[in-house]
Amino acid sequence: MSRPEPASGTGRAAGRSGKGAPADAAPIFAALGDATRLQIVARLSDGEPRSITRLTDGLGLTRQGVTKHLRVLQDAGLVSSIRIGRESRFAFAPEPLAQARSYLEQVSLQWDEALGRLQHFVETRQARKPARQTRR
Amino acid sequence: MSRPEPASGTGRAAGRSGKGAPADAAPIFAALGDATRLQIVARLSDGEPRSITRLTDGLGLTRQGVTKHLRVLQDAGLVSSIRIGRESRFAFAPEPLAQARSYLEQVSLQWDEALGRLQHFVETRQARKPARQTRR
DNA sequence: TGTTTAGGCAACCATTCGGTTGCATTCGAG
DNA sequence: CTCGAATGCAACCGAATGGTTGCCTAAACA
Repeated sequence: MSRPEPASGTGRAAGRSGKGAPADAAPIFAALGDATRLQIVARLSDGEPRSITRLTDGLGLTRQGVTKHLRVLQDAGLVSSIRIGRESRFAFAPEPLAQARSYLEQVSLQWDEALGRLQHFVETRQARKPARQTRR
Repeated sequence: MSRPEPASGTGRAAGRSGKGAPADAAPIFAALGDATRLQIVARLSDGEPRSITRLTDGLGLTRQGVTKHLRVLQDAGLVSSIRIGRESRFAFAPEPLAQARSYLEQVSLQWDEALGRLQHFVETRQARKPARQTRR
């Protein structure tokens, strides 16, 4: 893992390589792809770090269960933890989310452009030449 | 100007009902949480629908494997399919992506607000009274 | 009509996932 | 020093995943 970069405390995320890579985002989405985890992230996004037992409260599962989810989020870089005395506090880490956002934006953008081209095509093809369908 | 539009046939997503709910987005993220699926989505986002065998090309797995991934994407509402003759074409469906985007945006927003409040707090606490730590 | 070509269905497999329970450890407060 | 709160670690489980192979159906096309 070399240099985890900025990241606070125990933020041992998967080595990002700076660029807005493609499959690089998959692990992040995977981490977000669970209702419980999504809840945890949502709660932590209020800026206040929380201990495991505190996070366990609302959700209806064991402390250990929550611990596992936290580990997943941590591996995805979405949260970081630091030990304070006998408890370990987990805090939200925004960078991966930004990355995920930018990825989705890219895809959406490509789609919009495609739509634009299609529309232009439709509007332009009035009585022109057969205009070969790109079929294949 | 991405008018989603009901689009084509077999779009049997998991009945979403309008609201930008919370755990509602989990299935979408889960569907995106796989490198292969992400590739497929990326390819289809160019607007051109493709057949299964065509999609199978680049990825290094069996046609059946791809079929399974497509089913997952379809159940998440990210793609729709229509049968044309003997082949079934899969097309990208943008609505769920938009939903996922809005969800991420919400979280980011909440985070930013929290940051703002924190900063304000830090800047204001100059020599004031002890300023109770919001601790717990 | 016979042969490709594109898919669908089902069974099978190893791995990962989401959760639990039980037990050992550590730090803080008395 | 002792007890309780907050965790960590490990083993165990059933269900879901990601993939594969084999076999069968339905169009296209000569």
